[in-house]
Amino acid sequence: MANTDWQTAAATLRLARQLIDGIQEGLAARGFTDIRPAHGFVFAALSPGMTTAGLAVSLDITKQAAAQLVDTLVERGYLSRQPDPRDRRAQVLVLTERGHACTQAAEEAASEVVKDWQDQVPKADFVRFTQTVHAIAKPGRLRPSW
Amino acid sequence: MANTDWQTAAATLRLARQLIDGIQEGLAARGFTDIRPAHGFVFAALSPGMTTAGLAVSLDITKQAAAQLVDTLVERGYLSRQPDPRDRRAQVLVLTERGHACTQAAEEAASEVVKDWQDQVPKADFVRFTQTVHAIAKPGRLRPSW
DNA sequence: CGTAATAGACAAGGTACTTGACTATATAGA
DNA sequence: TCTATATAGTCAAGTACCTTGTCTATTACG
Repeated sequence: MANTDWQTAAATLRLARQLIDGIQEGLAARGFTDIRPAHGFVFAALSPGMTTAGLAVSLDITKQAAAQLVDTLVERGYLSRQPDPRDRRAQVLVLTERGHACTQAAEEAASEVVKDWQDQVPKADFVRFTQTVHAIAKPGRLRPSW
Repeated sequence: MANTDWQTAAATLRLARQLIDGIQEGLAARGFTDIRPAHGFVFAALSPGMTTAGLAVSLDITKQAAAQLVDTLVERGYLSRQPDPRDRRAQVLVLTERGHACTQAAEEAASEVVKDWQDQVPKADFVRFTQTVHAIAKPGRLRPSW
């Protein structure tokens, strides 16, 4: 059934693309037009006390790449760098008000896409689908780009 | 249940990443180390008589971007350009022997990842999962990159 | 203390895209 | 048939997101 496996793989990739595109469109519809998919992964990886170096580890990219994404988000008013009281080399990344709004908008947009999926199959099937997805998705990094 | 929707979205993206990474590793294990994920989408989009412009439409990228991917694949011996007997402007894209081998290797690698998923849940659940994935994945473009 | 690790910045470079402009060929309509 | 328009492909320049390599200031280990 190699062919069917490949079709499943292709369908999975299409699903991911629909998600990314849907989030992008949903963000644009909510007024966030200066955000790109890669930035969404930054938001997703942020947690209290996160630094640029920590972000690089979370996203599995280099420190320089993380710093560049952070630069952009700071320039555009989504993020601010603040001195880390526990390490004078480090700077803690903090979401601005706009950053919080954008994060929420992204989650809403993602939710819309998922609900769209939900409406296309019987409810019981969808529940099993989400359970299976969670079961087989390893907790690895959520990286930007291929 | 916005939070659960987001988790489903994140898990789906992780699944897609596992697939891409798995294919990449599987190709490397089979000796194809000069191929990047974006090239895989080219192979997937190829069909008899396909031209560069057609590829651009299929992948939903510009002609220039498609031409560049094709250039790389021609340089590396996976693809050849041949005159189109029906249109003197066009060139038909044809897989070389190496290209065929690579395509097959990619499908095997993708199949390995999917079978790995299959082994982690009860068989009936997996069957339903694949059915649901096919049901909700719209037949849109299979694009490279985010 | 002295050595090694770490946070971040600076510089240069590459891949995969983009927009814009152009040539050559093909197609459709008066 | 001739003219207008569309299409296949190329050339050139620029952008986004990554990379490797190098450097400093600070921190942590033994």
